[in-house]
Amino acid sequence: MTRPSEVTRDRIMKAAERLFAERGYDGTSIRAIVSRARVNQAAINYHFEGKDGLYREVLRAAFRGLTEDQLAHAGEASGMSPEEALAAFIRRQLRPLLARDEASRHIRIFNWESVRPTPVFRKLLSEEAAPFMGFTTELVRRFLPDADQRTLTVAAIWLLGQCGIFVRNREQLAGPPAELSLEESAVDWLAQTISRWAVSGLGQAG
Amino acid sequence: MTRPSEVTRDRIMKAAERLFAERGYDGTSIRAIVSRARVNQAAINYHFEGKDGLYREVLRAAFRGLTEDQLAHAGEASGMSPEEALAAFIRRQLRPLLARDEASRHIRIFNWESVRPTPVFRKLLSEEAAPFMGFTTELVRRFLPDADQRTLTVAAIWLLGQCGIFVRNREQLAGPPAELSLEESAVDWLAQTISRWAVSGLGQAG
DNA sequence: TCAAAATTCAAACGGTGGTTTGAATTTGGA
DNA sequence: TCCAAATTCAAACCACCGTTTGAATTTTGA
Repeated sequence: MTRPSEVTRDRIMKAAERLFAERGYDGTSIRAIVSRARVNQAAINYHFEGKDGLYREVLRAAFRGLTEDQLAHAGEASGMSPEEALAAFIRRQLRPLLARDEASRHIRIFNWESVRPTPVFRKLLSEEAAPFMGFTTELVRRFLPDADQRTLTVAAIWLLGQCGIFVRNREQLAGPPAELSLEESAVDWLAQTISRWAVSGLGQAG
Repeated sequence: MTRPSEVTRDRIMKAAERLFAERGYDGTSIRAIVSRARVNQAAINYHFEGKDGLYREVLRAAFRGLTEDQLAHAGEASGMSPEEALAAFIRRQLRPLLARDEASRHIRIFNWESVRPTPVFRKLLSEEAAPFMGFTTELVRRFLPDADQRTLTVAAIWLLGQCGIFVRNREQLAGPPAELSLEESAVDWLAQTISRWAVSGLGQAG
């Protein structure tokens, strides 16, 4: 479908995704979106029934994109050793450090939500986060075969936290006082270092 | 000093700190602040030269409070074993999970900043984060005596990430699909678990 | 081809935001 | 005590926000 109305809708979605990722919901105005998308201001209300509706659609698309990105590698993981699978997962989580691509924008949108979740996001999370959390939980279960469910859940979150802090604070970490380099080789080294610590952390504790 | 103008200033600061922590900069209006502080609307411009100026002051106070809180325990840390010191640090970082106190609000304000740092915050961070980062770095250095500076920095950030994700997502983690309990005993268990993983993670890797 | 439906458009609406104003009041030092 | 400075106050100002309106235009299907 490339019906004219679809291209308008699509341009709005793309512009909105970029702006919501960069400035958050409150910081993004309808006028900024339509200016960037080069469509009429009323088009948002016509196609999405208002700013809330547009945001909901962006959120859903971002969520779908992110989980599919990780779940697409779920199959490969089962053919790897636990250590390899974990390292690959961590490397993938750190990708936004290098790329300014779609997945990075999606992660940024979720960062906004993690500070003060909108009702739309809460609903989405409780309904659709299960597959992603399940995948991450399976990843750590291979290191903690005897752990109970709570421990596995905490381990999965713990793992995400280790990666997330670098992604979230990318800009600050490049400057003082940390002065971290974010070139490709540096990110590779970072991924390996985190993997090593995470593996031995989970590996040793019962 | 309890000069009348000082109490006005103080009431504004206290109300602003609460609201900024809860709703962020954009989500907090001048009218909401003065209503909570029970002062006149123009008082903010008189005492702080506008909303920006007020925010800067809140940020500075929060930063001062947090670093002092951690540095106050720096002395105790040197009398502990590396494992004990790390566990105490992690326990302190997880405190906002339980308490709704001042330190918790300060951490929340910084969470807002981590998504889209204001210029004010960037400046503050590059100028005054050194002591705090230094303290955290010393904490991990005892596990990595031979590591270079970059590794130590990454280890410190890595450690903060493990705690931060639980604090930042407190509300979501209590609901589905994670369903984590956030009672005192559960938080104690969480702190111990994270400590164990972090200790063995850092302990094993050279 | 043509009429009905879908879509785009410029303009305006009501509401809220931060800031300014200028007078009224309170404070503090001579 | 008294006056100048500091502080408080209600009201208004102007800019921006999301949304609505109703007409103009384009698309669609028969």
